[in-house]
Amino acid sequence: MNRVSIKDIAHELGVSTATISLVLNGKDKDGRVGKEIAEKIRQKAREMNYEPNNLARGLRSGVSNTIGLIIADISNLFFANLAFHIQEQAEKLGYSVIITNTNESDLKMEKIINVLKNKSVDGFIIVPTEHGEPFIQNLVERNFPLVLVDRYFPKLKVSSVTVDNYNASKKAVRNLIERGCKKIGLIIYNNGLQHMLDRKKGYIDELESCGLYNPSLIKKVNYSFLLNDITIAIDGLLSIENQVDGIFFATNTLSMQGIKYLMNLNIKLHEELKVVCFDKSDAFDFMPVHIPYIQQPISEMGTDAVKLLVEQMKRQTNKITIKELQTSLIISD
Amino acid sequence: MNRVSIKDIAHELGVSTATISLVLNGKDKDGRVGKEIAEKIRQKAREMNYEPNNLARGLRSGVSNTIGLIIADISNLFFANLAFHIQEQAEKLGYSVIITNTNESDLKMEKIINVLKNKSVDGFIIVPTEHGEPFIQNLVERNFPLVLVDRYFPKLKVSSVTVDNYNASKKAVRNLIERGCKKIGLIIYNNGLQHMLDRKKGYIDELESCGLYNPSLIKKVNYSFLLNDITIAIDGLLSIENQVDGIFFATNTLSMQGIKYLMNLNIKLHEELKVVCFDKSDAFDFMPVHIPYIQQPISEMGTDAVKLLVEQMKRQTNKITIKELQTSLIISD
DNA sequence: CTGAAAGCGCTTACAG
DNA sequence: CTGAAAGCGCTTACAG
Repeated sequence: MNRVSIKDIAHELGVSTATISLVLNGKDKDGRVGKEIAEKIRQKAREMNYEPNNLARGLRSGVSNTIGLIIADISNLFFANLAFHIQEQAEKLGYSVIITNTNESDLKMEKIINVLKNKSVDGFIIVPTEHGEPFIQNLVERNFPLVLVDRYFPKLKVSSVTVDNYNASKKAVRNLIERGCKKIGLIIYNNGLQHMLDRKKGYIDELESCGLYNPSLIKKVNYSFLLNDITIAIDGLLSIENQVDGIFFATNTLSMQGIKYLMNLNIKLHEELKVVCFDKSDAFDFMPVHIPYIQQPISEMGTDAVKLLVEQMKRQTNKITIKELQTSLIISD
Repeated sequence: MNRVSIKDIAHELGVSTATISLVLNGKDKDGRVGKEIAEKIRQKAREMNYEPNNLARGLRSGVSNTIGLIIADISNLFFANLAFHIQEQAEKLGYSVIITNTNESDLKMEKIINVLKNKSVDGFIIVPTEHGEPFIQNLVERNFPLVLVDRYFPKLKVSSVTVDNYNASKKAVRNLIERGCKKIGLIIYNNGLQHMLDRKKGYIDELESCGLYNPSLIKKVNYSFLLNDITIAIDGLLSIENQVDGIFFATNTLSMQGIKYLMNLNIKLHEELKVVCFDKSDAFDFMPVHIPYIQQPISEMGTDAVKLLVEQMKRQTNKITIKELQTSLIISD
């Protein structure tokens, strides 16, 4: 169980640790180390089952080749998929990924950042929590390589990869209008995250442009009381005074619970009520009718986030890149 | 951006680094360090925004207080939830969790283990891949703290937390029999993982005990060709020569795709065909009928795995604990 | 009660 | 082409 170190190999071979390090890191080209001795070292290392100690390497070189991914809710399939794509791309570029989960808690995000930034990680990709701005700000001030994804803080000078939430919303609402809806409700989280505000703005602007906007048709849901709030929101939209004929659900968790409740109420989708969702859910495949939804380019989001981060980590650039990807409205698959 | 080290504080305060370390690690009780100086150190550390370098600490002390969690498919909600519970429990016990995803690739699992075990991590919780036994074996030989979860290798002397898959299957099949099924099919993955074999065995034994077993009603699906294979499997079970009246889906991914296909075929669940699934899917809530399913105690699995691992890491024990948790058959929620 | 010093396992100028 | 040595930032016996 005693770990093999570079010193052990050096001792066995009667050669210096410096030479071993050079060879094992592939820096023995350009005539730095003799060919036979390099081969002997590689041979011996394999034989002795040598594995470099990443802590020592990181401590000395200041580089860990590891990306810290901080997501807000790992049990949300959107984020799970995003994590998957980020990992794939990172691996291609030679980086490992450490995934951590804040469960939407600002406190946890702060803790995780503090633990990881102390050299376990060369850079961060973060889906920030609602009140996490100061912690992000802190990383920015320290010049720590960082890319926000999915969510962003408009006031911070930091690279981000998001979708064009404003136009996604407009598209969704436009679809409902085209299908004949006159009274279109919005169900959205009541948090202050910018991407949520963008989605609301898109909804409002699109409706206003046709004179259909009515503020009382916006229903806000508290993330912590999703199951309860969603029924209240829907009941409100369907009530006598409102009687909406269309609903736009602004996130996938809202869609899931909302549609579930609509089915409980025996509302006939399409006929009695038209809906559009943000993100696809697996459950849609089990529905009697097709549910139109806004599709985010998850794979591209992940890939782009990694690319931007790697550029920063390699100090190829200090410039801030704000990437806004376009969504598609999927009517039926 | 220059990081503050213990030396900087020592310099500022005209005190030794040893004293700083003692105080900052809370080892200044039992009269080791004077009260005023301890307070001054804590004060200064806060003031200077000191953050310990985890690499240096880990390198010196040999302890990282971090658990490496290796799961097989992060986009599978079962594993995502498991990861969530593991993280919660670990945090309670003072450990951080690094989540990594093998995407069912043995090669990736090997790589991840090699990267993490070199001191980034004090112990592993692993959902192993199909042919990952040798890599697990290797960790066992090195006495590396380790707990397998969900899946296990019966030949290896290693702690594990799984469910009683055999009896879970029996329960599922028993339910179909009690509901009047005479020809019960099984749809299962064709891999050699023991938990999968256990599920198959339970199915076979339960049917044999009532003289209903028919080997040709077992249909195997290749994980990589899920979408294609599942249609073939179901077509086979529904064909003239078989005409099953019940199907047991042995995993949640099989259930999802299988039921989706059954709906495409316009099969009336319950009336024309009865099914039982392993694990619940969110989609069940959207189905016109209730789908009975085997419920695994995910939270307990996660909690127990962490507890077993922590015992090992603290060297409180060297004994192997094989924990097999019971499942419940949920008829309707 | 406190400090000087060794050492964890590497990498990297530097000297030759 | 190769080695001796410093040093990354800590922790931990040891000495006093």
